[in-house]
Amino acid sequence: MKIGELAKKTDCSVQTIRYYEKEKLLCTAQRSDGNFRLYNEAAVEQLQFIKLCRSLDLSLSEIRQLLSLKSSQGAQCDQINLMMDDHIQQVETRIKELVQLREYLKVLRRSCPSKRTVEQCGILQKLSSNPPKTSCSLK
Amino acid sequence: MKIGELAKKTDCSVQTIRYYEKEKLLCTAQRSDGNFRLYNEAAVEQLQFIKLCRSLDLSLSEIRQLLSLKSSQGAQCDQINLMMDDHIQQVETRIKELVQLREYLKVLRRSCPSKRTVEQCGILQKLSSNPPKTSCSLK
DNA sequence: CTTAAACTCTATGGTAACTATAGAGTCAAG
DNA sequence: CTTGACTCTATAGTTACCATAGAGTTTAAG
Repeated sequence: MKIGELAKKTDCSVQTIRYYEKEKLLCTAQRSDGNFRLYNEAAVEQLQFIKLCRSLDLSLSEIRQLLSLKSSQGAQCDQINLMMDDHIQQVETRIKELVQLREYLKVLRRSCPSKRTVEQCGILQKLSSNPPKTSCSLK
Repeated sequence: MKIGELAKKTDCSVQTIRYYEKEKLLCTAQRSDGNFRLYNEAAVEQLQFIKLCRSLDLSLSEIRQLLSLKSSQGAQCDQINLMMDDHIQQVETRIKELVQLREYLKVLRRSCPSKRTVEQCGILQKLSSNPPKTSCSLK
């Protein structure tokens, strides 16, 4: 199958597929006489695997590692477990940051409950002078 | 004061200050004889305002709007309130996405509780075949 | 057979919000 | 007068793509 069909099957754009090839997430595709990329079912599976990983917010570099481990027979999978633990940690940290951020945003918003002029705007006043009590620094 | 001092006072890198000027978040600085940028206290305050907004995850474009409203005397502040409401919504959506993601990651992780070989790894198995029950698509 | 549409190719530039670097100029102290 | 710290501009890199140009290929219709 050509790249367009693969794209449809995996709900992935054509450019993204070419990009993944360039980034070594997909192996270099065979070419037709006219220099078109040709794919088989294995490519569909590989791409689905990648897409799923991406939906878990794994970076392309993490996915590259996973793919490499995946194909190294007999290897232990503790690196994979570590990567997952680490990734879960990252997500948890980000959630905490965002929850704190949300609370401060709500406080800010409550400081200007009604239509006022810009000079009276509670939000602008707070932003101009009061740093948040709980520092909410983001990554 | 020169750019280095401003950078220290605001805990902002020198390059970032120059970048903000280019992006019209700081007005074009005066220059010394030797072509060095010169700043006053107003610049410190402006930069602190920007930093605080950034810590709230507001985009540079949103901050540009805020700054513009801030300096338009007599204007109503409802646009600011709208922006905040919208921003709070965005943060909330992102939190929901991440919480769902975290749950699926934990499920995944539990599927491989111990050291195994790559072939037996529960995580890889799930990633290779099982799409998550709750679709956790991220922005 | 020809031609037009639909597809594919490579290469390049854009996105956001910076960081890092090179190579040159400025300034204060020793 | 030279050294070191600072500043300048311009450019490239980061991540994970998307968009475009300009060219070639394939397929279907006329």
